Amino acid sequence: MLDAFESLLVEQGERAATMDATAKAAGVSKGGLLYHFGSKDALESGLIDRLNVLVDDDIAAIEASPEGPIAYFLRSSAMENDPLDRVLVAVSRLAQAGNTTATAALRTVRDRWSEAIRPHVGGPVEHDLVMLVSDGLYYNSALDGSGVAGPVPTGAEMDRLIALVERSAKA
Amino acid sequence: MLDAFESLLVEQGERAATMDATAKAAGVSKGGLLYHFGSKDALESGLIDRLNVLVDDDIAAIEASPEGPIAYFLRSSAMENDPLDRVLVAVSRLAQAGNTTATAALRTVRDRWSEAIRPHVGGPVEHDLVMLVSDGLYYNSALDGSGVAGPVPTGAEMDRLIALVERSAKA
DNA sequence: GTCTATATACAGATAGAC
DNA sequence: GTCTATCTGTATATAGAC
Repeated sequence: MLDAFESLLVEQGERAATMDATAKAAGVSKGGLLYHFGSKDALESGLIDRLNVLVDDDIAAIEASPEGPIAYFLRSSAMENDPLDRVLVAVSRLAQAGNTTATAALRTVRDRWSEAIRPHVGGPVEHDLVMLVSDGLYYNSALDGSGVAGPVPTGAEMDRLIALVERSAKA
Repeated sequence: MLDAFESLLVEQGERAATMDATAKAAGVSKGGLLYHFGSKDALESGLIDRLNVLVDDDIAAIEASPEGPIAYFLRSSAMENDPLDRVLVAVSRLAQAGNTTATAALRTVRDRWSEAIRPHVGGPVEHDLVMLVSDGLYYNSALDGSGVAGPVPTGAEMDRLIALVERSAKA
């Protein structure tokens, strides 16, 4: 059911992710859905919980990456269809629609990434640079549901971008 | 009335920006609002028109900026609560909610900025860098439901960030 | 546990008085 | 021009059968 709700949010936007549509996509009735999630708020909270769990794993992966934290972080900011990116986009849709709990959760996530990257850059401005390029990549690759964002660097161009950012920012 | 609609979109999200709420915020009744804007679509179109007018001015300002196009562009990408930033966030909310006209308008705006910056950077990767930092600044600003400054560099830190990006990207 | 049926609230939009 | 009153559709949520 949570998967169905997430998919509707990612692929059709917040307005389409109604209790009715979620129940139908999950193959149950609205009553059945509301037996498990007592309200729409509960459904949204479930998604935010999922986000926090997946971010725990991602933070660990950043620290352990052989390519280095900055390169791993930037590269993973441009991915599009792994579970973390999907739930991140879904929660972003809730935030855009005015859910302040979702907004707060996204802030916390960004803060955690920020702290994970901080020890690996030369200073506060270099830290800003890495975080903003990451946000830009995420915005373009994942938040493109509205068709607004431009193309994201891939392959060799991504490698050169990472090299450029690391040259400018690395500790 | 457009101001009221825009403020509701920026500060409380798309769901809160109803005809009722807009009318109340503008100090008229729903009937009065619908006399001037015959439908919600008309209200949204009015906001998109406002965006296009302000972007015309902004493109001209980028070209003419004494500080340089890159510096001006990055500075204006951060939410400063000026009219362009506000209408941009408002129209983004409409796009996220499924308004395809808003989506097309935003894509055009993005392309215009991209073309305005391209002559002033050293190459494609440097162009990516500037556009991505800009997107990152915008993303963080737009994420903030309240419309007050988000976790983006300001003041002297913004100056240093701009200097860093220009050093890395300038033609 | 999951269903159907229904209650309640609120959205956008229309009609007609003033 | 702006208002109040109202229509219609649709969303969340509840009640109770099976």
